[in-house]
Amino acid sequence: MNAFKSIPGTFDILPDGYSNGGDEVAPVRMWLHLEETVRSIMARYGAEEIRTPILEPTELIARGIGALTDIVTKEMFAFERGSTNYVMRPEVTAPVMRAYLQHNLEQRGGTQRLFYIGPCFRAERPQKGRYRQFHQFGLELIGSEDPRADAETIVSLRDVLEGLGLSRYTLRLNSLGDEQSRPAFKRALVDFLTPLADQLSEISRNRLASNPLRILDTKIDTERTLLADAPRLSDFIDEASRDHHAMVKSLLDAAGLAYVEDPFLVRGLDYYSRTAFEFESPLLGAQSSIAGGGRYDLLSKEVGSKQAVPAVGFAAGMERILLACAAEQVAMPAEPRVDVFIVALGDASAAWAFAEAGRLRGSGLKVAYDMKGRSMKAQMREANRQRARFVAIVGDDELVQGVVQLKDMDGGNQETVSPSAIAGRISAAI
RNA sequence: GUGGUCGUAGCUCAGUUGGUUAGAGCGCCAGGUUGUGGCCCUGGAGGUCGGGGGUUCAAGUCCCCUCGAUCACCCCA
Repeated sequence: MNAFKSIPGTFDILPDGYSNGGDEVAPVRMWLHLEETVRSIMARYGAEEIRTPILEPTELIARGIGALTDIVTKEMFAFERGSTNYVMRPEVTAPVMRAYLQHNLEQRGGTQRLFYIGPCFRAERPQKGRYRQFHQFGLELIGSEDPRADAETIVSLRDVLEGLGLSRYTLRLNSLGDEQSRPAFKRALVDFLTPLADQLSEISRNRLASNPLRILDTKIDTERTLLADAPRLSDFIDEASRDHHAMVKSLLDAAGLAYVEDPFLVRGLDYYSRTAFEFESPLLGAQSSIAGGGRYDLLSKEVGSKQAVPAVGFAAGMERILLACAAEQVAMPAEPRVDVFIVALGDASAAWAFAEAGRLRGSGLKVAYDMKGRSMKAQMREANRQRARFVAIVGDDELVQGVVQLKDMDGGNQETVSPSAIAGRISAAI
């Protein structure tokens, strides 16, 4: 039988990094470092972690993200069991909003700052920086329509990137207006593009009917040229949204965060209104967007709330951020060391080593030993490979005398000590 | 879903116009040191050359099919 392999678009995260075709998969300690950075920065913002199920009702996602979006029409891992439709979450904003409404979290008072870290699933064709199971962390600020919520969301994301040591990123910013201004702009855009339809790609032509705003971020040069004379979203934006946007920008200025205004930035999820933003890295190839987000005041009603709940948030792609970390060669956590490796010679010593390892672990030390009954040389090599700080050697003579040879692997010094003294010696040295 | 590129040891790769038992470096295992790691030396294990079919006296090498990987389109984190 042929060995099984991980499903295309998924990958294992191993203790050591490895090459997965074109990409380097970071070692697990780098993933932990990223997660710890997220948790520590989020804590500075008073954000609390929320964990929601992988499986959600399909209808929640379809209503939340938009029934005509690409994610919903062709990228969902969805299935039916009995009378229930399940989907493996393609993003976490709609689930967090679902949890917020389900548990009446507004009753906790104030603005809810909720962050998450976890896997998402989309049935796209895998590519560099794009996977079928991928991982996101994100923040949702629910309950405030204040522009400070928008700015704080963006600034907290900047802090995470900076906390990791990243500096080569750019922030693109736009305002999509409110639920009045967007339809007006949409009509104007359709009116403008319809006479030019024969010059558009087939995809864009189809979008003219289904989702015309998406045509704005086409990458086809000829279409970009056509769009140069198209109506501007900014001309249709209502007064309140315009003020909101101006306020967000001045708050970002105050925070020292540079951005470029991009009137063509339209995000692929329907629930955004007003603020939309995206962080990009120039080092990643085609999948350059490392994080994105915006305000989604319309989502709550879409998923069943009687009254609108203002909210804003971001989602960040962990694989892409780790790719950016590799490209920028940011510092990675050091490889782990064991404090002491017990080299045991002979069966009696091996049994003693097992018990002694337990005692040393009980005092908080990281302890390893050989489990294959190998030669001393092999055990020493193994100790070296695990970067042991000390080696405790025990054979028949030591067993009789009730001592061990304690060797400092960095300095090379070796001394005879009683087992009860091992923990103290090591603690003093590390 | 569409297109380009690529599949030889655990990893990175050599393999000449088809020519005998398919190689190197790293890693792994063991020995050199009957109880001392890293450096060095020696040896070993590990490959149905992605799979199937075809051409040929002969295929890792040429042809066809297929599977997989990858990059890009698209989409988005």
